[in-house]
Amino acid sequence: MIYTIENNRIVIYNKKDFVPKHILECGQIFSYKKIDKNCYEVYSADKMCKVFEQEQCVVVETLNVEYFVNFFDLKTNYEEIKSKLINNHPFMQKPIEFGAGIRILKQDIFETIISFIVSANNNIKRIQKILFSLREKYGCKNGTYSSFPTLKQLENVTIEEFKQLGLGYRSKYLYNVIKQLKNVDLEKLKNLSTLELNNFLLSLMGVGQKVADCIMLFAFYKQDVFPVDTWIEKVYCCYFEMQTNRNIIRKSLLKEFGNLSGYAQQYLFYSQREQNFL
DNA sequence: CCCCAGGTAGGCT
DNA sequence: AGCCTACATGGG
Repeated sequence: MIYTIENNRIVIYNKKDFVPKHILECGQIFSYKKIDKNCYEVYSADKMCKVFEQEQCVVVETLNVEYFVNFFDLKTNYEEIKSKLINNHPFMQKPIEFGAGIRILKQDIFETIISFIVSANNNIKRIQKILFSLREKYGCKNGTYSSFPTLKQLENVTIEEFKQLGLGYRSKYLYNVIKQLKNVDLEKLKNLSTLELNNFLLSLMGVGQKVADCIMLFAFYKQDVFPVDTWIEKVYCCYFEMQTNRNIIRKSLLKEFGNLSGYAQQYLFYSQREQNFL
C-alpha cells in the first residue's frame, strides 16, 4: 500500500485497494457514520477518524495517525491476496471484483467482543443503534462523539439497564461476559494460537462459534477462521447445492481457503449481502 | 399473523 | 457429540 503521512492525515494513493464503502459496509464494523456520498466518520474504542475520497487519493483524517495506519491494515498487500484467491478459486472473481477495496480492519478487542455478541440474531441497523447507545450512555464524551465504554465503565451496569438499550435477551450475556472478563488481560490473548483463543472465546457467555470467528478475524487478525452466518450459508448452499449445518459448512470452507479464509469470507459475505451475486 | 436479522444457551437424546 | 427450541426487538 502506498501512503504518506502529513500532520493529521494519512493519504492513500492506490484507491482500488482502499474503498471506504467496501471497508466499512462489508459488515466487519458497526461504529461508523456515513456523512455524505464519499465521507465517513469511523469510531474505534476511544478514537475516531474521518475518511473521504479525493480524485487521486483517499484521505484518513485523525489525531491518532499511527493507530489508524494499523487499524486499516495499510502494511498488508491486498493486491497479492486478491490474485492468490482468484488464481486458486476462480469462482472468487466476481465477489472480489465487487468488494475489491475491502481491507480487514484491526479492531479493538473489547469493543469487538461486545459488538459481535450484540450482533447475534440481529440486523445491522439495530446493532449499530444499540452500540451507539452504549457509547452515549456509558462511554466518555469526547468532543463531538462518545468513546466505546471500557470494561470498568460497564462493570456496574445491571441487566435491566442493558435491556433499556434494546439488548433484549442479550442483556444477560453482556452482564455475564463483563464479569468473566474482569480478570483477563485481553492483550495477552494475542499470544494464543487460533485454537487456544477459540476455546477461550467459546467460554464466554453469548459467544458461539460464529461470534468467536468474527472476534478472531476482526480483533486478532487470525486468518484461518471462517465465520458462517445466514449469508454465508446462502452462498454455500447456492454454490454447492447442499443443505447442511453451519459447522460442516465452516469446516468445508476452511479446508477450501486455508490461511486465506478470513479474506475470502469477507468478499463472499459482502457480495452476497449487497447484491445476491449468484 | 408470519418471517427474518452476521446465533447461542440449555435441554434432550 | 449432535439435534431442537426459546429467545428480545424491530422491520418488512
